[in-house]
Amino acid sequence: MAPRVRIEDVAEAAGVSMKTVSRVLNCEPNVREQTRDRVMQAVEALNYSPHMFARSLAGNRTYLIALLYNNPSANYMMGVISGVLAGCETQQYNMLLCPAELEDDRLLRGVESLVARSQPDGVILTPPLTDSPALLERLKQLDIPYASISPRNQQDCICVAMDEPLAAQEMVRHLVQLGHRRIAHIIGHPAHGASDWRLQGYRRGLEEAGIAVDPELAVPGEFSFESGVAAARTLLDLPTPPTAIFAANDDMAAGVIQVALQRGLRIPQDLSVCGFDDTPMSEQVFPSMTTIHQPTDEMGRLATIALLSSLRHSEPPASLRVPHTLRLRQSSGPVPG
Amino acid sequence: MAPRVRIEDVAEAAGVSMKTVSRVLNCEPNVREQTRDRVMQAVEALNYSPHMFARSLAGNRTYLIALLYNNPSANYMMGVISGVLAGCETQQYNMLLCPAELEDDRLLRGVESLVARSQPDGVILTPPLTDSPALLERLKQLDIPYASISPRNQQDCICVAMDEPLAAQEMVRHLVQLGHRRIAHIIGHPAHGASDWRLQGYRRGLEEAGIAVDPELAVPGEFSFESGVAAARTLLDLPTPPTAIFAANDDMAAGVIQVALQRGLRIPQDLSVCGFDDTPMSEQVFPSMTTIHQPTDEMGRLATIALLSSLRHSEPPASLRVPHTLRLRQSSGPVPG
DNA sequence: TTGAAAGCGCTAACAG
DNA sequence: CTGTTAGCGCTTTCAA
Repeated sequence: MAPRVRIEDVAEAAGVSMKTVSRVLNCEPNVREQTRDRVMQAVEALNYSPHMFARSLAGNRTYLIALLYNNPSANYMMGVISGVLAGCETQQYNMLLCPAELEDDRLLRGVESLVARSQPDGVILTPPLTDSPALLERLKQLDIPYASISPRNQQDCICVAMDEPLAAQEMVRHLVQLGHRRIAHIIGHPAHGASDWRLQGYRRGLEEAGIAVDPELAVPGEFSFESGVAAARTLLDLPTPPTAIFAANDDMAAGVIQVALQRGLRIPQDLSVCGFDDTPMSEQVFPSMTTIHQPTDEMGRLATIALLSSLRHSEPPASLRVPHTLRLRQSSGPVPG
Repeated sequence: MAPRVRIEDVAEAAGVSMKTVSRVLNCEPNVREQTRDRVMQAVEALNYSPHMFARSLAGNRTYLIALLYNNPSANYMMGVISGVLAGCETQQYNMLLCPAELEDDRLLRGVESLVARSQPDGVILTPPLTDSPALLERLKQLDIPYASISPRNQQDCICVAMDEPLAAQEMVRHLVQLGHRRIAHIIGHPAHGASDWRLQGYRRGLEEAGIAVDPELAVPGEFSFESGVAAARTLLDLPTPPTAIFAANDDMAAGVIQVALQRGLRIPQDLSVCGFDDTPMSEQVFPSMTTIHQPTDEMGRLATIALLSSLRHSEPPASLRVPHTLRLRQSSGPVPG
């Protein structure tokens, strides 16, 4: 293996000092344009890339950000991961993946050992960790900047989120346009802010259409397939069952579809079913599912970029918004009769 | 923030030199039992954990392994990732996640930039990257050890795999026991070794039952839902259609189910359908899918442990085997009539 | 079996 | 605008 090209070699090749090369590489000011060019040429010529660890050791930064998660959805996480990696790449940062426990004590212990071992320069939080007051407080104590994806509280923090209430509202609007008036909602897991937002959007959608909100049509769920199955049974056993069921995520909607088909209901002729998230599964079930697409990778990317730029420039925290998309598929149709 | 506890502090507390602490921490020989204990006590007392970057810089190892992947299945990847993380934890290693291109040139460029930037001590390969001769050769040139998950060639390398032919054969056996004789197979993507193994197991299963292999019943697919849809149409349009379809993965099986239901076929009364992988989706479709469970996390964990221990002790490469499990669910049943 | 000294490759602080 | 010097926290060498 060829010996490593060091900053000294570049300095020599460019006829400047080590420190000047360092300045150029770190985009520090006070370097003449011409000198900068000369250095960059040497960097290219020697195909130099800085030794991350030496850099970290000397500079007291790690060039590492940690992605903390406790989320059972592989698709959601892989989306976010791709985005975070994309965001890191531009800035020569690396990502550390950190599964975390939900329970406060263990969560904090996990974070502490992460910090002891790897000292990340920043952290990206995904739901529901975004909403653990204990965690947020500890990160502040440790003076570790963080960016959150879809946190419940979007004030005074770096975060990226969709307009979830609006998205849910649009879904209801879609059902109303199909003629539905008896529209049910299966609420998500109570620990997730998304559950509240989607419920809120559901209610707004009904109000907007002048439909009274019937409390027995909004039933609790937990984002799991099984909870969707249970909720579907409750709803379909009602004296006057709904003609459309809007579940707060795709997994629960899949549960609804399963129960409906088992009972011999045709979808969407007898019952319309909608989900939320646009998981790959939502296209693969029969009938394919009307749902809302969430740009998870873009959210990861933006959160990372916002975090990294706040590390550099310590800007005021900003709350970013990403667009949702309604995916109309086969599981929603005109109201029966 | 409290100042970092350094190896010097531990040394002082234990009344030994820095180097002795280092010896203990790195499990080097030639330390008296009693000294070792004293050092460990000091480590505990001060809650010391070594500074990874300083260690890397001085020791010329990074304590990093890279997980290289090009696999569209989020569930598969999250399983492997969990396992690799679990394997890393025991040894104080960190994992770097590296999405890679499939095409040779770009794949190699990606690896080279990874190495230039992060110098991982080792690499974990997932299908189909496991089977890129160019990649394997380059890793050898760069003298970077690697472990493969389910590689096509399992000779003379560190690898972990299931007995895929056997698993597929058992699935066919299951269908034969249900009375099926006209059993079709949808083959996986040609670039994946798994496609060959599963096809092979399918054939063995038929031979074992004394059923002649009808070539028109083994149709090509690409592991995608859409390819499953296409293959299902081909098979169900046959003059004498199969009574059971065994797809080489769950996504394609989902495609089969969709086509069958659209044509008014009942599953499993009119047609049995089986998949492979046991994705979460396989439980959530209607009817829930008979499939084969692959312990992806365990595979990731074992590959990591094997890789790390080969780094330490340079043992001869070993090929590890993990067990599969048949998950019998609702999509397979007795042959019609 | 243990310790002292010399770096690993880089950046920070300060001096020019 | 640029260079010099002194570490960052650890492991390696070599000496005791």
